[in-house]
Order: sequence, then C-alpha cells, then structure tokens
Amino acid sequence: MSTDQHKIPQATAKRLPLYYRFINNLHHQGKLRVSSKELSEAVKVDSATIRRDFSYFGALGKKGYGYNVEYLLSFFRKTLDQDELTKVALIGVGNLGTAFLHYNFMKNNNTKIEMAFDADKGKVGEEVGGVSVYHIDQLEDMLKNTDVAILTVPSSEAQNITERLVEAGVSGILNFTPARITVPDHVRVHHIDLSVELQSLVYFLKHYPLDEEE
Amino acid sequence: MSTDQHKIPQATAKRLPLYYRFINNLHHQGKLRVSSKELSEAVKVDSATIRRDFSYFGALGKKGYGYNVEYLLSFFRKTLDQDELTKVALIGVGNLGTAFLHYNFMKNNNTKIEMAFDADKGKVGEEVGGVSVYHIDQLEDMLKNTDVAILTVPSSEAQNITERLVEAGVSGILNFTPARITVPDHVRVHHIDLSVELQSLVYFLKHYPLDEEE
DNA sequence: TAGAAGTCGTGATTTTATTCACATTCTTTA
DNA sequence: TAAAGAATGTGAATAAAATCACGACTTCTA
Repeated sequence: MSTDQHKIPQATAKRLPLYYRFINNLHHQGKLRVSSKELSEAVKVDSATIRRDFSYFGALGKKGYGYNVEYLLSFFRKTLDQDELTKVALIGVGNLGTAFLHYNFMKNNNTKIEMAFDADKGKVGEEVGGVSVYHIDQLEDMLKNTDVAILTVPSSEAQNITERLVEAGVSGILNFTPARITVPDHVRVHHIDLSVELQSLVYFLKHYPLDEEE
Repeated sequence: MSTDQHKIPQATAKRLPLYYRFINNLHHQGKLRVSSKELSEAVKVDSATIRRDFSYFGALGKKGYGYNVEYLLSFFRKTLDQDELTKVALIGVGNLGTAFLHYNFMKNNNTKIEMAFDADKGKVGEEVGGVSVYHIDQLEDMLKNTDVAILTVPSSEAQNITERLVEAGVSGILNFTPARITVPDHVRVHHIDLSVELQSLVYFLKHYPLDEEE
C-alpha cells in the first residue's frame, strides 16, 4: 500500500483530495480535457502550483494540450486509494457529531463512518444518519478494524478518550475539540479548531486590509 | 483599528487565537508565569516558534523568567480585539448550521452569531441555539452591520449566496461548503472543507508512515 | 503545411516558515 | 553576594512552499 515514491510535499498532499473532487466533477460533466489554468480558477490554487503538484507523480499531462480528464481521474483514484474503504468511528454524538453523521462524507469518498459512541445512555441504541450509536464503554470492544476516529466530545474528555482510542489501535484522529491532544509518535492528529478559524478570519479582516497585499 | 505594525506573518497570525485561548486558561487556573516550553507542550507548537511569534509584537517576556500570564493575556486581548464584538451571520440552517448555532462560539470570544438565514420556510421564525432564523430573501435587508458570514448551505447554492453576501457588504466568509467560491479582492474567504480534511488524513496515514518522518 | 496559439514540466528564484544555537539577562539558592 | 540554572530574543541557517519564466511540444487554423 505505501509502496509510493516518497517525497510528496505535505502541502501538495493536502490538496490532492481537492483536485480529485474537482476532476471527478469534470468527468461527470463529460469534459475530456482540462488545463492547469482552468483547474486553477476552479480550485483557487495557482496554476504553476498545480502543475508542480501533479509533476511529483510524473508527467500526467501533455504539453500544448493539458490533462486528459479520464486519465487524471483514474490516476488520482488509484493514488488516493479510492477503491479501498477506510472505516471511521465517530466519538461524541453531540451537536457537531450528529451533524457529521448526517453529513454525507461518502459522496465519492473512500471513507465511511461505521459507528458512533456516546456516554449518554439516552443516545445509545439509536441510529443517527444511518449509523448506530454505542455506549462509550464499548469502545475497546467494538473498535477492532478501525483506523480513524472523529473526535467530537467535550474538550474535557478529549485527552482521556484519545488515550483509549490509541490503546484500541486507532492511528489517525480528526480532532474537532479545542483541546490539543497528546498522542504517541505513530498516531497522526489533524486539528480542526472552529473557534480558531473564526477568530483568525476576524483577525485577518481587521489587520490585513486586502486590496494591498496577498 | 488597523494601526498595527504590519508584518506579522500569516502563519503567526493563525496561531494567535490558539495562544490566546491557552493563556486565558492559565489565567483562570491562577498561574502567574509561563515559559515558551510549557506553552509549547500545551499547544503543540515548537517553543522557538512561539518565541519568534511573540517577538513580532516586541519583547513580551523576560529572559530567565518567561512570560507574565496576566500581561500576556491583556496584550493578546488588545491585539485580538477581544473587547470589540464582531457580528456574524450564519447562512444555511441544515445539520452543520444547526450544530454551529448550538456550538458556543462565544466562550471568551469576540464573535457572536447574531442571525441565521435559511430558504426553508419551515425553519423561518424559529430560534435555534438562541439565534433567530430569517428567510433567505431577507438577507439584503437584515445584513447591514454584519461583516462576517458562516456559509453552511448546499454547495450548489454557495456561489449564488456568496454574491449576495458580498453585495450586502460582508467582507469575510467562513466557507464550509466544498465549493471554492469566487469573491472580489476585498473579501477574504477561509475554507474549511471537511471531506478534504478527512481524506487528507487518510492519505497521510497510508502514505506517510510515521515514526520515520515529521 | 506552416505559422500562431496554447500548455506542460521544470530549473531557478523568491518567499515564507521553522528551527538552531547562543549571548544576555533574570531568578533562585546557599 | 556569588554562582548556578532558567529562559528570552534573535541572527543565522535550514527547510518548505510558491512562483517565475521559458524551452519543448501539441493542437489549431488558414
């Protein structure tokens, strides 16, 4: 699986799913070819950056022509392991957790939320967005083949639950709590901190008048 | 308002709200001083990076001592305009929108979601999480003193609504839709793309075995 | 078929961000 | 009061990312 050529820059790796989604759209629209310029306008990434990103995977395009949509799509499908399903567990069926269960992460995706956990017995046994909710005490029992967890618990619980997830063998956590969790080296955490996002947007608005920079 | 010394790097600016929140915690815990090393462990940012970040604002600490929590807090409060309220509107009271309305963005924050809009007449007139929901047709009328909008509409509506927001004077948009919206130069958009986040986490897990890099 | 237009892939450059490493200064302790 | 220890702030080095700019090739058009 990870037989890959290894030096894809992180910044590039983060953009791949975005490219994939857009190429997929193009394909559905029946487009046959696309240039880095067109892609650039659609995904708001500089066209040179796109060409550079693609070039890490070899020569995917043709000079003077652009990229063949079908080829690009099948290439990215392989590269992003779109044919392999990654099982995801969601911990914490509160407002945000519930929203994610309803949110269709699956549309042309290789990930599926397979189960959810909550400490509230009132929620246990329910199905939310087609996903069964189990009690948090069952975490260790149920979490056998699950590599990825979405953490939407109250921040006070974040570290504690994280340790149980790691113990249960989870190797990737998407952390929506404001807490910065501590994990062993072999576990990867991506933080999405909603308040920070909003606050930093506000900071930029007030302190970085546009029209003159960036 | 934007009388500030101008060359705070963007990467630094994005970390400020995080620092602020943690310093605020420390203050509530009654801590009087803190070192960049301690901060580093808590927020998971290298201590040299923290010192560098702070140094853009001048010498906030004391050699051999660290930083005075109270001073740091009041400094960041000023810098992040914590005493000025930024009004926010939320567009699209679906699953995600509803979650955000309940989510307390306000805990020690300078932002407040003041109103919400939706196209569904069934939702109009309701209060969700203490915020009134108006019909999307009233957008232009109501959105007078609002600078920031949170966009949680279906992606097919994203561009259209964006144009109306911009027209109504909004200058910052937090876009949770997968669509990459187009805006005039004076408007700032931050994208939070949940599927991309999940997918890129999965990509990293499969292709960047930890323990050897990063 | 020839010239014009379009577009990639990439070396070179520039910009941005991170990290090292240490002189300097403050605090603590005996 | 003197020595040891702690921690900053920052010049310099490094690393990572973005962008420029152009040769090479493809396609289109007349």
